[in-house]
Amino acid sequence: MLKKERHDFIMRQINLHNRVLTSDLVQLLNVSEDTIRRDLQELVDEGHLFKVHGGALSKSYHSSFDDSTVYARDKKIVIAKKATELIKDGMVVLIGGGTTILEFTKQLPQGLSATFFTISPLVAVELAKYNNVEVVLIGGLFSKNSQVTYGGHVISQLSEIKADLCLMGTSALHPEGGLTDTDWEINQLKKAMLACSKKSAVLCISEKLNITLRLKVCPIESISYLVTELDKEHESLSNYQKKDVNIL
Amino acid sequence: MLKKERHDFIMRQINLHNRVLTSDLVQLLNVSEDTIRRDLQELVDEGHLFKVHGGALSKSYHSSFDDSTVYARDKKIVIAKKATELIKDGMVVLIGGGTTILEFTKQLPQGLSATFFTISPLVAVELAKYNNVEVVLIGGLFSKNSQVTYGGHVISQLSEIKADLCLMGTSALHPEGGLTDTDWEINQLKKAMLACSKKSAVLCISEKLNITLRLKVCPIESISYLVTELDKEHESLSNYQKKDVNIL
DNA sequence: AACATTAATGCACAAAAACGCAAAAACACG
DNA sequence: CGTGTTTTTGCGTTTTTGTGCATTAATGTT
Repeated sequence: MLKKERHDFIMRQINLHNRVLTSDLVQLLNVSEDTIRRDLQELVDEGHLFKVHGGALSKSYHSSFDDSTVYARDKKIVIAKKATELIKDGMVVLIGGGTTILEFTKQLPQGLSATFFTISPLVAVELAKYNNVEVVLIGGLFSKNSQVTYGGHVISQLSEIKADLCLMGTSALHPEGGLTDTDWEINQLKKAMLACSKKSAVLCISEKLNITLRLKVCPIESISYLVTELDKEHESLSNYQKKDVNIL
Repeated sequence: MLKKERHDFIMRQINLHNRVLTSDLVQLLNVSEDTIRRDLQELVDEGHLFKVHGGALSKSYHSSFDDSTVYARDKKIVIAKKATELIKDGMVVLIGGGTTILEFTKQLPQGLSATFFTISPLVAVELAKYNNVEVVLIGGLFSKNSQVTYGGHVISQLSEIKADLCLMGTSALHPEGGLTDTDWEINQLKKAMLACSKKSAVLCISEKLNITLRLKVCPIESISYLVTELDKEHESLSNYQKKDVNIL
């Protein structure tokens, strides 16, 4: 059996059960423990899984109990604060989910009076704390991974909305590749959200810049505002500025 | 079981109930006390929880008193545990909001496979933690007071659902007056929820029994199950028993 | 104060990982 | 084809890690 085949086999097991035991793999693949260990190490180096004593766990498994420690929280707060400038009294805003967006909802000025449509329950709960803000939660199937509603029902309801601004987090942004994502459902969702908004703003920590993922949501030109934690003039933003995106 | 998995299990318990007992974990995980203690110590070192004599507490327990301020929490937990008996694999359940219901979502058995429709974002988020549970969030205007979606849009979507069981908290229950409420919107909502379910269960702490409020939702006969923290045979429940309500 | 429960500590043992080394296989290239 | 190089693999040894047990200390209860 080829190394590559072993690696694939291991990844299948991981995707299936979220875990593998070294000893099991030794039996199943009929090779020595060392080989398995080396395989696992290589898969770790490629960032595909997570090694622990006795075996390995899926990468996503790890994040399951870490909701207290939001990754790169400080940067996200900076972004969130900047983004509040975009919201004016009387606006109708369509807003997504994700940790950055959630941070954003905590940074809004108290007196703000606006209407928010959202697909994220957590965002809805946060926004409801503002007295003069009206919140509409768009219902549908609820995604365990991304913690937002999704599916046909959501899309069809989105099609009935006309918002002034669409605010969303992002998985990846690239000057040429535009806004991209890995999950098909989320991809559809973002497309629909953009389609029903006059303008759009993307909240994006810098490490997600200049990356392209599998599925394309929209070209860079469709984005009105880009909000990062970097300074407006930072060189890594120049490629976006050229494309007529407003940098915040 | 891998160490990491144990840690994860412990953290799930903590996030769910804000506390764990060392002795419980020993039983549940089938390892020695020492191992549990070491696990807890490591989780403390990583800053995930808070160790006390006899077990550990959630870190947020100390800072945010959200959970401890829930009125009559202990009683509600008793009710919630009883109510889980009503849920069987494969069921389609329509579930409301409120603190009692939220407690209920934390008491369900891990393996449960069912579909839940809900009008409460917080309930949706909790239910999404169960792997085999499908969650559909019913969208609409979001109420700041009761933290559920409401309004015409919700009602019209409810009319398209057919559920096996409807589970709701309650403001007041009376043997003659039936289920009553003070808020007109919530009243409409509860009516609609009952209308689309084959059976209905009301979760109700005893002090809300024998009270009638302004607006009537339904007569007592429309309720299939009544779940309180009292013993089945308690005298204050006899008036309900007579009306053919199943007491849990 | 006496007692029971829970923690901490040191120790022993087993399982797993890391490391260095050597054999075998695959590959490169004149 | 043959020779030198790299890659892959397995083995023995040493370290590290995980676990349980016995003993002692601390804590809570009545």
